[in-house]
Amino acid sequence: MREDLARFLPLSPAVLHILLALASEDRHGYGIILEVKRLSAGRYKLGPGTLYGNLQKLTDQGLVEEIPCPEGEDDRRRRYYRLSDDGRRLLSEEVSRLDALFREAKPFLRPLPDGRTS
Amino acid sequence: MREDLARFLPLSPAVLHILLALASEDRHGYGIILEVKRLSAGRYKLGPGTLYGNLQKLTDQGLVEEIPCPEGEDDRRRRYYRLSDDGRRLLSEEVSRLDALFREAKPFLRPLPDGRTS
DNA sequence: ACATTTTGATCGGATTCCGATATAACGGAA
DNA sequence: TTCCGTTATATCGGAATCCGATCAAAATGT
Repeated sequence: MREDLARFLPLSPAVLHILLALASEDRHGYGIILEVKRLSAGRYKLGPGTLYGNLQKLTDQGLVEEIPCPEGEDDRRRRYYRLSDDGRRLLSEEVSRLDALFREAKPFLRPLPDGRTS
Repeated sequence: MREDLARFLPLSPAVLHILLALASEDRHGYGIILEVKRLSAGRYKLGPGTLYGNLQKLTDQGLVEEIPCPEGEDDRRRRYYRLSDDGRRLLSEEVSRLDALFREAKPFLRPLPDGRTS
């Protein structure tokens, strides 16, 4: 990771979820809320206050870019956002880091009800 | 996960790291700081203000328990902490949840410098 | 025309963060 | 036994963040 990206770490749960929701495709604000809900199976609820504040901050930081409305979309309320190269790099690094953390911790975690270890 | 444990979600980066550090063995406060530093390869720095405040909160919530000094230890400054059953259950569930999130996002993440995808 | 849903946005109290700082016990070296 | 660097816990308070409540407007459905 570029040296100067490290200053954004660690990612808050809100930022982590927002970036993850934007990883697969460009989305508008409300679409991010829905995707986060879907991704986390309803266990993490992203409210509007948390979303739009963070979206503004992430845009200022250059981790997310607002893009013009994609073709085929005509709802003029919607504002679309895209993960920037830096944002994707940062997210990749953070996921990698947490993944390594989890791998090390898993032997000490409780087996879940249906037998999964992770 | 027990229904009432969900109220502690989502875990802040600080809490997540503290619980992960306690997963492998009981530790005293400063030991947690060192273990977090080791686990995250220095990329997440846990300061005293963050640690002790959260430790107090986690103890109040019953996710972590203070335990008497293990035998073989005689430094009377040290206060030892252990992950409670609830704490381990909560951590397991959170790690599992994030793991699933990451799995879904990985195809869209940037390959890291040395070729890892995660 | 009307109600409902979707979408964006703001506000402010509550919570959390976290570096600076303080204090003291420990261990080793001189 | 004095000194000093490290270990260890703790508190304080400004700053940052969280996030539900609320509003407003556009879109959609009936």
